[in-house]
Amino acid sequence: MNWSAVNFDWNHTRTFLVTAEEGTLSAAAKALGLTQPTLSRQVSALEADLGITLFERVGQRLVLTDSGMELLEHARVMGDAAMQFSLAATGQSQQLEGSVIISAGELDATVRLPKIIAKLRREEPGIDIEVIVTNAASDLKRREADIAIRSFRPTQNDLIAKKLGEEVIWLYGTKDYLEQLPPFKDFSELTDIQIIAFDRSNMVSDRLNQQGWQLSKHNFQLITSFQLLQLELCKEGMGVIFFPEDMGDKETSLVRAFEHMGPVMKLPIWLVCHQELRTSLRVRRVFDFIADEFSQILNQ
Amino acid sequence: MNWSAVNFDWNHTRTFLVTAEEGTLSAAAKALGLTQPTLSRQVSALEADLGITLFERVGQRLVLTDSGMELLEHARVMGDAAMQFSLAATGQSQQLEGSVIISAGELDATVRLPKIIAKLRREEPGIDIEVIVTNAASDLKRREADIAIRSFRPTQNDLIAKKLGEEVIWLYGTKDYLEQLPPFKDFSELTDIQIIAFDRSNMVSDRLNQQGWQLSKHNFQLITSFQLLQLELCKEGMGVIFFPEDMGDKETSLVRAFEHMGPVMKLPIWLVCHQELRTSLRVRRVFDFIADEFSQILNQ
DNA sequence: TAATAGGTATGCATATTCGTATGAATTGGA
DNA sequence: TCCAATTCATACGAATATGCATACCTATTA
Repeated sequence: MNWSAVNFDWNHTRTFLVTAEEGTLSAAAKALGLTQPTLSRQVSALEADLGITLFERVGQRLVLTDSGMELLEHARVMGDAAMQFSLAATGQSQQLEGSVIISAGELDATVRLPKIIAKLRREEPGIDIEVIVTNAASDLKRREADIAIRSFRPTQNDLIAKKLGEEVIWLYGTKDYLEQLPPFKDFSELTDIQIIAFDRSNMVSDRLNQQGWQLSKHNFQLITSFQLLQLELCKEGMGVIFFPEDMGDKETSLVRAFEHMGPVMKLPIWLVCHQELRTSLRVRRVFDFIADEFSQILNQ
Repeated sequence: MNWSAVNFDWNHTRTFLVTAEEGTLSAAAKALGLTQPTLSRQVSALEADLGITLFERVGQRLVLTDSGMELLEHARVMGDAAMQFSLAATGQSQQLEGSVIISAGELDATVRLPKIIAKLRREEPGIDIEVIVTNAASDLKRREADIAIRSFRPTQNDLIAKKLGEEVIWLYGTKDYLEQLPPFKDFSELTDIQIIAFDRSNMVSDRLNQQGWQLSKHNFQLITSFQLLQLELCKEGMGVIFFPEDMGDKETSLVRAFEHMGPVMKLPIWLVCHQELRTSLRVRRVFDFIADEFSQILNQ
């Protein structure tokens, strides 16, 4: 086998990739845990190696040349392969020590996870836990997280998912707010109710309208995807929120709205992890632990 | 974007790949132009990084562990991407200086190429030429060569090929050898002729038998894929050889056999190069140059 | 216009990595 | 059984890459 084609500094390609994606050397340096001068020199070295100008130094910014654009495509492929390699390596690791990254939404992160993590840390002090709190689904393939807690079943088939149970969702509001609503026999009469919602998509209103509501934009005048703010706004009597049963019932200032009509919806809770990581002792330990604890909470 | 997954030493992965493929650290070191102790340390560092034992040190040999096997698959993907990157980089290079690797068979390398290369070197002293002499078709995709001279049209569609012309092939032998053959009216009577052939495949005999010959194993008692040896054996009167017209006619000790029957076959000559390299000034220069000179030789 | 913020390139001391030399262990063959 | 040839691991001086401090440039803002 002739290896001359791979006999160049792969780290320089890595630097090129991250620099091109991040846009600046400084940002890339931060991402890679190196310094800007180092990356500056590495990019220069790569350019000298290849005999190609990758970046045009225009003003304060580096702009990819056409050649750079072309090569970036290949560097991306290499980067993806590197991620796969890293992922597989983590999966192959049979060491219980090390870190596990968990992705969760705000509510899970602030309410349900703390006790679980505390208990896990007591049982497995060798496992470091990093929690990424985000509404967006972290990319498990890029190992932004090792384990994710999600309310939908992932579609990618290289992910393994376990359904932990179902969250019962009610509408919650302050007693005062709910009492000042006009009496009604049917949801369709609640034309003035304020629902503090996640975003401007019609998903929520469509769903409720199917159940007999008649909601329009006027019912969604407070929007935030930050659920803890939703909660506080609700406590201030600004409207009702969707909230899981187990958490909402603990909020003494809130009560279930329209309890006699039953819960407004149920959301599944999935624990997801990359298939490659199934073989990792450490990730598996955390995965199983969270699954157990979560199930206990949901089915108590 | 989270780059933590790519933030490891890619060169160590490269070392792992080459070491695993080559089998030993020493061989890998030679292939990479590094030393064995360096690779030894890099592999150890990678193992420490990943927390995985990649190789089992059994005796003097490194044997891949199961985890290593698993990871090797991913490393290969990364290596392939690296080759593509390197290939594209060479193609993007707009420098005329640098090296070009030409793959050719022995005959072309010893007879036709020297003058072409000499002329090219005079015109383009900045271009270094490396010639790989081999019967096997070099893998252009792995950049074992940039340009190859072949007698068949390549099938891969990411290669570009130019037909330079056709080689007229005659059987040649010494006058003495040919005269001692029994007189014949038809090729089928030449049951005792010795043909010095390339290999034990039936390709040649099948082809000639289609033309009326009746050849069997007895007619191929001297086998060598080294054509210059074929030539020398032929000069010694050991049999006849297939030889291109332009070269054979210059051999004063040889004559065309059965000239009245016409040439025994015609072989196309293709000049091949990877598509990515089409954009390289340097490779293109050499490609066009060889194409011109070769055509002149063949069509003179 | 001047000040600030954010970016890249360069000089220098330092840390890391590499190559040479060497040793230990194993294999293969005389 | 012994010797030669490989192969991997380790010690130490040398080469290389890195980080810090800094200079310099550009765009934005007061």
